[in-house]
Amino acid sequence: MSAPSLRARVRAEMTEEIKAAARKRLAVDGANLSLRGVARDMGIVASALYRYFPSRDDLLTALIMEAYQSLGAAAAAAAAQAPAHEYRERWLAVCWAVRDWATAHRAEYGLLYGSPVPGYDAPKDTVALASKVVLLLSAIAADAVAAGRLDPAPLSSPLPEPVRADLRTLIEQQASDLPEEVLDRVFVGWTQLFGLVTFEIFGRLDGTIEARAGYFEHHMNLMADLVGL
Amino acid sequence: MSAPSLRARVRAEMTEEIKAAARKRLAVDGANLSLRGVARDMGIVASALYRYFPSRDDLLTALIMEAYQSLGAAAAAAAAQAPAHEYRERWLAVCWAVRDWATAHRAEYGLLYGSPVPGYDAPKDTVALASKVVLLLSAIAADAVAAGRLDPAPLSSPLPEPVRADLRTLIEQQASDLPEEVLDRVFVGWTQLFGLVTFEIFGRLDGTIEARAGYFEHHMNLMADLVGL
DNA sequence: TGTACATCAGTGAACGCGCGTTCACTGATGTAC
DNA sequence: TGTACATCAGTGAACGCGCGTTCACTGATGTAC
Repeated sequence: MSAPSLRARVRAEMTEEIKAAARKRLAVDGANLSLRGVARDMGIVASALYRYFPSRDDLLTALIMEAYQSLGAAAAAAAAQAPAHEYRERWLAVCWAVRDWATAHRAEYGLLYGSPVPGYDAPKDTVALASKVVLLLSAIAADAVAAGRLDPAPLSSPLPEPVRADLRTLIEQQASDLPEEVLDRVFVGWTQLFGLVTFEIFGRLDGTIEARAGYFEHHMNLMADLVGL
Repeated sequence: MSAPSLRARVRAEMTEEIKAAARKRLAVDGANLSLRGVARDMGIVASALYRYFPSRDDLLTALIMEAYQSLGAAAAAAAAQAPAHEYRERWLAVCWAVRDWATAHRAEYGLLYGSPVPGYDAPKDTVALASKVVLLLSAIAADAVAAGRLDPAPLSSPLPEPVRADLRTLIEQQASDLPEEVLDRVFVGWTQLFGLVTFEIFGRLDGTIEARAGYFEHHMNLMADLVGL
């Protein structure tokens, strides 16, 4: 394996610089990212970008995939840092990692979780990346179940059969043995997590809840209770 | 009070037609609505729109406000249709009304609850309209409390003081006497409602949960449990 | 080590497009006497 | 009821702009002999 040539190294660096500039531009343009804007910010001519990305959509796709990767990695790292057998702590660590990442990358969060961009549809590859967080949450719950440390409180409403079937399919796809009831509650927690982060990032809590961190912590605790961790 | 002149009536109708065409256009353009596109769809010249709306932003604002109004009215109507003392039923009726409205008005839902439009900030008037649904939910909970029919299960994590203070402020603003703990759970239900609807409308459930209605029903039931209804 | 050629990054002009908005206009509808 | 004038809706041309993308170019970096 030969070391990458100078040209290859410079090319890789340039590609990164373009993506970095584009990420900043997202804050201004939102999802309709302007190539000319990116080039302008870099002090470069717009057509030069075509040496690195064949079209605007390809650049957007790269940003989306990297954002999912970055978010997923942050969540995984946070989970790994918590003590392996403290399941509730691991769960909450993932929740916090998602919120922290979203707070630090607002525009990218909007790209991932905001309204779908009209005229752009995500390539298949993004789907796997996009589900990283919910897989992490499920894995934590599965570990807790296996350790006999998860005990969901019984709820008045039973799982309807069609929903149970959907959940069973997902469980089989993951070759997991999570009870459907547990996965169901993981999904509740997952919805609450992204629902709340979206509210916060998109400004729904403005003028309502100012104690953001405390509010988040508290609600994630309620969800951990509900899941049974 | 004289009857509106023919001209005034035609003008009002035309204004409605423009808004209707613009609403359809939202599905294509997303938040960067094109005036020329609207005009084209109507078989009219773009500059003619300026007789009715002084700028693109004003048209957008009108659409947003009407969408909030429409959603709020649908929710209120659903609540009013349920028996006055069946609090859980009223709560669930509001949830269903939100989901049904969102399903029937996807693009408008995206406009209201998607990523904030870059370069556009909503005028003050929208804020009141935007909180209609959560106010409805709170009112239902308040009625249930007053009737002694709401009994929130104790949860392990107590309400942190700063959050309690935020909630108290909100309660005072509404001249209500809802306990902070109850409003807190109303907010959990509210977050779950919009979190789940957003997931569904923005395609997060694609390839995951196919039994959409059953899933929604079930999760809203879990939330009603959690609130204590 | 030096020369000849191939590769490639970035330039700048150009293309065709769609956009929001302004403006002078025309013809039809409404109002005053 | 009829005439004279004011109001207003819609037209069409024009403005200046920013956009994504193509293309022939130049000069520098890499490769082969």
